[in-house]
Amino acid sequence: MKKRVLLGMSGGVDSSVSAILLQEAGYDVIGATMRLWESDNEEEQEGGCCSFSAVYDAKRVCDKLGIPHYTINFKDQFKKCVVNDFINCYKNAKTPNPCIECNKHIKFNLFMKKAEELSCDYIATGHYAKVEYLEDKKEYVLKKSNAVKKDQTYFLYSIPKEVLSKVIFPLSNYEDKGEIRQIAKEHELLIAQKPDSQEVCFIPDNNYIEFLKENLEKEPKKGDIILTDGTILGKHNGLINYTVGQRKGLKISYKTPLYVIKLDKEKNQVIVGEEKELYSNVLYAEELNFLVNNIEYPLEVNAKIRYRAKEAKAIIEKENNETIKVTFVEPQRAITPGQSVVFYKDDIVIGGGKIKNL
RNA sequence: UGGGCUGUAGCCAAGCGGUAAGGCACCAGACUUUGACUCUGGCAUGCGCUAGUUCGAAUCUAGCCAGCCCAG
Repeated sequence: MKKRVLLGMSGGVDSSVSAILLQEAGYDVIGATMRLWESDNEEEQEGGCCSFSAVYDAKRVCDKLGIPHYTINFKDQFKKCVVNDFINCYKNAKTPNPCIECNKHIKFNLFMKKAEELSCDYIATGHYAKVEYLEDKKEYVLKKSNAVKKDQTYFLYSIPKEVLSKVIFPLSNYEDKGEIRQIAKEHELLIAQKPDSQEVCFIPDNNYIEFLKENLEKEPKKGDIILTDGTILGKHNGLINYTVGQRKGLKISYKTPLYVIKLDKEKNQVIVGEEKELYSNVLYAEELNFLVNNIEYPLEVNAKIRYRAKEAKAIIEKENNETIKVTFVEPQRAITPGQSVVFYKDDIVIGGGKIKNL
């Protein structure tokens, strides 16, 4: 009896090649495209991860491979868990990371449940990540992809640990996206040349400011831009326009470049300063999720404070029941509330959490 | 009308006799399955205009022009 896999398909290169690889590995593959969002303006939907063209592309790949293709509607849940969180985050002067919420609630939770309904043994996605069973510890762990540059484990730390034993990442052993595209080409998939997606899937034109203005009840409030010493330097048009570490768009002349050091929600102020003021050794994180058993504090890890940050040595300790304190050996640049901190031990993802404050 | 101050790139601004800092904005690349973000590069043959002093002037001198302030 073949094992059955429900594969999440976005219509892109990665998930399409995943279908081929699973099929070649002898699985009974079912393709599924999640419908997550529909903008008011259908024309703007081109190329998004859940656009009509995405569904169409995915279906065509499935047809070619002779596997069934379903469309699953998660729009309501997506709005509730991902989009609303995104909006709330900005309301609280934080910088959200919707992909992490989506993986946590939708792709590795609801989608898993759907797979069970369809009597599937596994789910699969085209993420660049790896799951391994550790014999000695008797547990499944999430590991970094061999494709170092494309590794997406940062976005996956929040998924429920229980699903690890049922997740397959077919791309896990490839070292380069080029190889993936090559496979797509060899199989004459029309999407082989499709560009990588890199925008927030529910925001047309990547214009998140516009999106927020349409979705917030209140107009963003104007306020002061102040220097770390309190000097008022200018006005801002609402905190939603800023994130920690930001340089562009401040429209202030100063002797050195200025960066956003902090957003003060209470005072509705953007606090700016010089680059060196962006560095900090300590952060507090909440909404924790761990993907390995038996965490013992204090724990020495490599931690990443944003997707493109380098890993850095840090010690994590328990602060209270919901919060941990992360202390870095080297100060980190632009630690941003709302972003996630993810912990690694070599290639294994230990877990992570949301940055609460510094 | 008299007195004072100022005039450097689209904007802010340093320089005060030795051959135009810096920032904002803008443009181009790089990076990127969160961030209109970050990073890298570009951006005044010329310093209100005209003469003069000097080996050399944005810097000194004179005149003119423009703007601001204070007097009447």
